[in-house]
Amino acid sequence: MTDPKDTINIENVVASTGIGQELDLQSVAMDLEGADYDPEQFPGLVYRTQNPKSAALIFRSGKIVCTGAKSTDDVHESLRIVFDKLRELQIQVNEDPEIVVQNIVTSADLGRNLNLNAIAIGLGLENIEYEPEQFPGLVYRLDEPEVVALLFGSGKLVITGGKKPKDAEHAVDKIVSRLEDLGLLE
Amino acid sequence: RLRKWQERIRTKDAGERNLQFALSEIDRMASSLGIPRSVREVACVIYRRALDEDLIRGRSIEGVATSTLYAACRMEGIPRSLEEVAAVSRVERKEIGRTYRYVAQELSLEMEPVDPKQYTPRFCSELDLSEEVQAKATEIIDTTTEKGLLSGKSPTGYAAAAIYAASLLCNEKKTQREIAEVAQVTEVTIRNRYQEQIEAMGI
DNA sequence: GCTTTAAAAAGTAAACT
DNA sequence: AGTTTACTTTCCAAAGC
Repeated sequence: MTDPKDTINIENVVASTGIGQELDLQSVAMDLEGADYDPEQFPGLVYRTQNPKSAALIFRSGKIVCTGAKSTDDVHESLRIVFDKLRELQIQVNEDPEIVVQNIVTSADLGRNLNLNAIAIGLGLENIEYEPEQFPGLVYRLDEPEVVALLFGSGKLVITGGKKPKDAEHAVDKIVSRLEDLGLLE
Repeated sequence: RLRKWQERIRTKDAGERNLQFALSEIDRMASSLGIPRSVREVACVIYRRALDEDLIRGRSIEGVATSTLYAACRMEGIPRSLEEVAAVSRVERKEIGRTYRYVAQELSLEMEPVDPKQYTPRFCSELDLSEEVQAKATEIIDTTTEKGLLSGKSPTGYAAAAIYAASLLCNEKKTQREIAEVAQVTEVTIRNRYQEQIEAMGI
């Protein structure tokens, strides 16, 4: 049987950073091609990179949030592109500002169908939220690692809230062993 | 000192008025949904617990009152869908669902998922279908659930499809449109669930 | 709390063909 | 009857209302 850990795929990485300098977003919006800036709606300027694909939110304080990257390497690469674009606008940006990964979203596959009703009752109604009238996934909050998993009837799952790729692996191991203990994975 | 005392009375009076409003709203919504008095009382008890635990702060009274009625119906085994309670509430469905989840979590209501079978007596009755159809629908729900078809599916859509299939099998056909109206789901959902169910039943 | 951004899972709804 | 698009849930940072 294939190890469910081998099916883990990173779908989105969110990271924050900053250039330690205040920005005039109005002029950045004018000079930066493809920038979306509507301060009435949201205080951040949106800048999208194509390769790798991501969306950067640039704030007046100089802080930046990058989302949509498929790996931690891609986040760094996307932000490198953003930093270079700012430098082209004569804005001072250090060689490599600190980048902090804030959230990683992964998908995985347990390889068997799940009886979500049995899991909701078996794992105990206290850490579980399963309301199929509102959403088809069962919400399972883990303490260690501190992540949230969404389990589906197909056996596919989504793990979010982790800060490092290993968190998802540990979460999958815990979920598998807990379901096995309860005889709900067979 | 006097001012503090007056303030306390004022807040107490306001709280009392808010509680009366919430309880009368629960009563009004329950009446228009034809929910028995015993269930309204359960809803009122949950509302008072939510008030004691200070869960109303930052939320609308009407939203908590509606969620509480939704929860009480489930606890008493005669669920109303969020669609149905939203129809008599001035709070939108999404808000009611969110508030219900919050209240259920905070009060440790430990609600089990709704069993689609709990909808069949009411839906069949509203559709003027016989006991035979109701029994057949129940059988379809049980059999297909054992085969793992229920996971992730909405209980109302699941029940609606089983009733549609049962009405065909018992020669008391109701159209998808008629059933969709009663169950508050779309015909597309009935078709999708129906196809899976009859296949699993080997029909 | 809300606003915006991204992404997956699977179900359902609305609007069409 | 079936398809397309859009929305539901989870996570997180940012600044400001």
